[in-house]
Amino acid sequence: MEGPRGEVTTVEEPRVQNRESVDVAQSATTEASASVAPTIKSLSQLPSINYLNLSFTFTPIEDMGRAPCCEKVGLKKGRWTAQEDQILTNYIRANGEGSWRSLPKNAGLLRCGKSCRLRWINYLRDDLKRGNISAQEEQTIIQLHASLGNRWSIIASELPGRTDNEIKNYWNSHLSRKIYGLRPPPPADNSNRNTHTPPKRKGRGRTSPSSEDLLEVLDIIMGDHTVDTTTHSCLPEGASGGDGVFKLSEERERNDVQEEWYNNNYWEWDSHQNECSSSDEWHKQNLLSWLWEDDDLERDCHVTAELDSQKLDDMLAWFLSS
DNA sequence: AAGCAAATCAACCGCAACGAA
DNA sequence: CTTCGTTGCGGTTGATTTGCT
Repeated sequence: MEGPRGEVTTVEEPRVQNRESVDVAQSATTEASASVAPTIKSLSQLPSINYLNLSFTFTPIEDMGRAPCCEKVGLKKGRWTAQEDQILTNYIRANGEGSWRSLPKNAGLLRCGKSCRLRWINYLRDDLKRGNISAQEEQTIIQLHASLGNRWSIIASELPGRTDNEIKNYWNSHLSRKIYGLRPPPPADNSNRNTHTPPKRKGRGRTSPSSEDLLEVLDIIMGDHTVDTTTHSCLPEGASGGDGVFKLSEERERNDVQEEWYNNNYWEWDSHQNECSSSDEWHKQNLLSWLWEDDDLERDCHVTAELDSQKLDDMLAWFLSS
């Protein structure tokens, strides 16, 4: 069993018999052999029944006369026991990952393949990082989420040793409250600046918070305020020019950029507002931090923008003016 | 100590993507 | 091209833990 933040502890049978026992009994009663059902029902009424061992006493359902209408009939659900973990771990170490559908049968587990995969991915893998999410990791999650939305698997791929499930839970229990407790959640309509969130699971999306996105913003903020919209896809809505070139000449566009930045950075306010004497100073620090967060972006900017300190100051002055 | 509410997180479910036949 | 099986993803649930009164 896993402790509050991932430490492994001795696993015992669940103190409360949750739905797995009910499901086993019910499904067996209704779907499987009538001769087996009473045995299951009576066993399930005993305290501390070992369901894992119980599985080995069954005649496999597929070996019975009639194929089950649902492959999940008789499968165990709910929390994994240490014994199951051990069986799964031993099997995967011996045979490797994959073939999840056949794995439970081959390993002797009364679980569905999905459940085995999930258990391995989220808990049993050797390369999982245990312990609390660090401040750095939290920052990464927030930034990636601002760029990618609920693409948990992609976000997780940027955090070695962390799983999508873990990050998703952390977001839902910690970060979303932290953020949306500070400012109201973005409106659902088009005024939401996060209009460049990629479509859900279409092809192989980008796997990191693209430096291009941030570079676009920087590109708009600084320089000659001209951006080639044929190569940049996440400009503020309505900013694209028909000729493929966007010229930042209207106040509205700057407001768009500012709004985007606020939407991506307002979480910082809570933790920084006491560290800086003025909001402008905080804005400066955070904007710079935001822009340089990505190494690729920093490299790109130095190569493509030849950014000097004066230009940076001008950029900040312009950005912070209102 | 007891009761309750809120927070946490493991695990399930449905669905879509993908590849093989 | 279609169908089917498998895998992976994201949303959600609910058991358990934690904190408060």
